[in-house]
Amino acid sequence: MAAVIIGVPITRCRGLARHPHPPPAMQEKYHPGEIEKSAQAHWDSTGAFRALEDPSKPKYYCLSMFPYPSGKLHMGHVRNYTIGDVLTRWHKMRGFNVLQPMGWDAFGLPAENAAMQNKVPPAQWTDDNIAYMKQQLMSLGFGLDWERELATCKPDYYQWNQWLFLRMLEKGIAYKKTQVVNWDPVDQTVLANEQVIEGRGWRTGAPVEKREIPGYYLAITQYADELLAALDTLPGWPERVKTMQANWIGKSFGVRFAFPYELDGKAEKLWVYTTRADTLMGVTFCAVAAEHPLATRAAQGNAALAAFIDECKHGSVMEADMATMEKKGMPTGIFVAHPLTGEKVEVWVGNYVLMGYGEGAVMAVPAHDERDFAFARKYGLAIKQVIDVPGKDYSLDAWQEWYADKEKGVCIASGKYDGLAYDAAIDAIAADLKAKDLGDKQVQYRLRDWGISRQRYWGCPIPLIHCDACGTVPVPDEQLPVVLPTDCVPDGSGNPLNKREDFLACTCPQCGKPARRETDTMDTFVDSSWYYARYCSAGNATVMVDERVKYWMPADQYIGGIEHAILHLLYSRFWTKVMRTLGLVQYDEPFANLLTQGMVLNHIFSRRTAKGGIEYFAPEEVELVRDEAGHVTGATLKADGSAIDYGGVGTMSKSKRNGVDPQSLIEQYGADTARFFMMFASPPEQTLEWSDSGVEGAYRFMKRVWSFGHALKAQAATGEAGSESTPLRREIHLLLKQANYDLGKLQFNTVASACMKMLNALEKAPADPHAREGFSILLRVLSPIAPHITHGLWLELGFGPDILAAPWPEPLEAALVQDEIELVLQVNGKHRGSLRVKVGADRTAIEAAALASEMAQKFMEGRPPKKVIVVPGRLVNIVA
RNA sequence: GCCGGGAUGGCGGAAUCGGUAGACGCAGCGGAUUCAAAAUCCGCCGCCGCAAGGUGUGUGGGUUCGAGUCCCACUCCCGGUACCA
Repeated sequence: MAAVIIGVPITRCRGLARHPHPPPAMQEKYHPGEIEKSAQAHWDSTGAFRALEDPSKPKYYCLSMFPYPSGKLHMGHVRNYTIGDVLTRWHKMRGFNVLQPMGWDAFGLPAENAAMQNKVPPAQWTDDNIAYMKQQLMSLGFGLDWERELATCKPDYYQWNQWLFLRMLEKGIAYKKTQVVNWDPVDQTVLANEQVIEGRGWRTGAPVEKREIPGYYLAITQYADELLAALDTLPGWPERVKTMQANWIGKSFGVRFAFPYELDGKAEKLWVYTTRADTLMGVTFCAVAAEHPLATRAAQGNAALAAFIDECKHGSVMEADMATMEKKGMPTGIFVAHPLTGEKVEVWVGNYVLMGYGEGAVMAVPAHDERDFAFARKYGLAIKQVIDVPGKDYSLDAWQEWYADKEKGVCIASGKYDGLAYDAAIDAIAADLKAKDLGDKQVQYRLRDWGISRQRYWGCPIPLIHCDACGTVPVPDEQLPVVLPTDCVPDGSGNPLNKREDFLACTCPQCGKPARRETDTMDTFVDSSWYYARYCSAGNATVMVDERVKYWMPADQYIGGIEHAILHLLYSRFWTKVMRTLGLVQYDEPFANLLTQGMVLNHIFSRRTAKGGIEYFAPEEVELVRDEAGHVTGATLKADGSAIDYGGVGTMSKSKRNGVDPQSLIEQYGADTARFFMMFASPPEQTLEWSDSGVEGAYRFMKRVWSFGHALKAQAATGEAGSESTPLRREIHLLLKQANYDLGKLQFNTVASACMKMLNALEKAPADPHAREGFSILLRVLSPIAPHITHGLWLELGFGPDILAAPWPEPLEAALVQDEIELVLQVNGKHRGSLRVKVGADRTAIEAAALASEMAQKFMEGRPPKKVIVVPGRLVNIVA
């Protein structure tokens, strides 16, 4: 594996010496550079994080989402990988056999954009970025097993994408159909959704068109039900992620049925699907997509309709745009028959109906669907109320929520179905449709099959060959991998592979005649759908995954951004199930526990370009303009003072130029400070708005830890502490208890804060007989977050040879006992003071003490107590 | 639009089961040290008020002895929305 990775070589010292890099005599001042280099050399030479399968130990597979090699690490990476490293080190100290690997999600669009800008092949740009970022990861001291490193742009990885794709083709899981894409008519190229800005191409400013082209799909819908049901087997996943996935899969129970019609003398059926068959008697029109055959047929000899259909083909294909655009339509002049009444219903073409979704046609019930209501009002179409909720008045003036209510309504004006409620109405109507052979109940999913074809160069080639005689033919296994040439430089005018004769030319595996290679590449989500399993089979050139997967998978903890809550995580779950179907793995789900970290946000500044495109500015290039309340209202460019647009805060990204490079942080303060600050700043699941201040505080803390250690070493001769507990000891153990509780909740910010509190306590009682014990606890609790400084101090103070091998501390109950506690005193629910009582005091004693207290007397103002509430160990509330 | 989440001092955040709101830090202010500065150390620090006290967790209602926490209705912000990763 290492042979294909262009990265910083790791120097491996093969000696058996325990400390090949002994730190120099302890410095009084904190020098993170030396301390960190020495600790990292120690982990490297001892192979501390080299993971080997060891069935005798409980395993812990700690997996972080691998980065896209965009050039430099950003704060989101530092946050993500620090969380992973804290968990890795914490579990290691608790006796687990831990694997924490790292790799590179190395195919993708930004490499092509960089290539266009710098005229450097994406391969070279990517390799350079990987080398730089790898060195950054190493300088942060993450406990990674670099011998399992992988990069998805290398053939020894992506050949298995190709191999599995061919297996899916054999199983009917992969198949071909048309897809709708964004087309830039000027650059003559397919645009990603991200490259479409307000309906225009980002580089050319030209209005984007929709275009239908062939593509390959993976039948994720075959697994829809299992993907949904298995969410219940994932208690270690956040509820919000499971909810989002369930809604995305969108299982619905409805009715698929047809409107019969006759056209050109032939009997035809217009199929639709609805979850509101109970409103079928309220249908006043139907709407079909612009690409629907019925629309195409109607447009023949109808110039106005043809023009409208053409207009529908402009604009982006994004769901958000489709849902918010103005709904437009035009009648086709074709009528279909209502399946139950035989009444004539006109078919319209609607710009909001999508060919790719369901049947590409919908029934319209304006009275009980908000969108149909607006559409009918706009075009003066009939609105027929067929659901009534007792006590509510129906009006055509404006849409009311209750018009779509499924719970309380009953059918009216629906003939034999009058009086039936939702479920009963659907049962009856579905039965009648079935009897007429015009439809039946059907379970449907919102989830669509996964289109994996990309008309782009920098991706995994789809292993197919096009032969004039034999059609599309799979590349035989023995000819894999289909290797992507690494020297192309895209220029924005389409896939450069189409101009590469040496790539294109091949012979048909079936007939042996000259043929052409497929030039589409795979969606990069394919690459990221199984990399975590490949880590476990690192270096195996003969199979996709081997026996070692059984030991490590599923991952015990997966950590990554919340932005991947649906697509990446769902595709990975799907890929896992396909691999299981093919007998490659035994587990059903890849990730036992999931931590979705919040995104790191920063301000976004932009400006329109003359062409109509958009350019972004980095925060350091601009000056903020604030209003009186201190809120940011705009910005000016530092360079020339010109006004630019303030776009609020948003996720740090290369394309928006609002990323913060952690490099200067590391150089100025050291890795421990950077790591500690990231953990301290906020809880992992919350979004984090970037701010430079606060880092100083983390650095000050490191310096204080160091000097306390230095002072403690000097007075180490004070002898061992007795068993007698002191207030310091009680406080340290109390904080330890809290820290351990918070670690279990993955709430690292309060663990960091507990460490600070421990040091505050120690500094106030440096001569306490338990100071050494207290400091040893502090070092161990702090070590997963700030591993270098704690490693160094552990050695300096002679606590042991390696803090990583030290046992994780547990609070001693004996240290926690006390004989008096303080209760809060309230009168009528308001805080009025406090009360000291003996630990074992009973309710009556507490009540009596409370009533007798001066503050209670004052605020009761002579009224007799109506009630006294005692919350044991907490408070007394006198209601007077 | 739809789906998911969030909102607490000047700032990041804490508050485990409905029980002292603002732990721990940042910034700020005052002091010590210093020729001076940096660094370091000590103290103050939600808002109104001289104080007693009042008030306060995005907005408006509600439940409760007691609500940041539970319920209802909203506002704004963030993520996703299937070709950014």
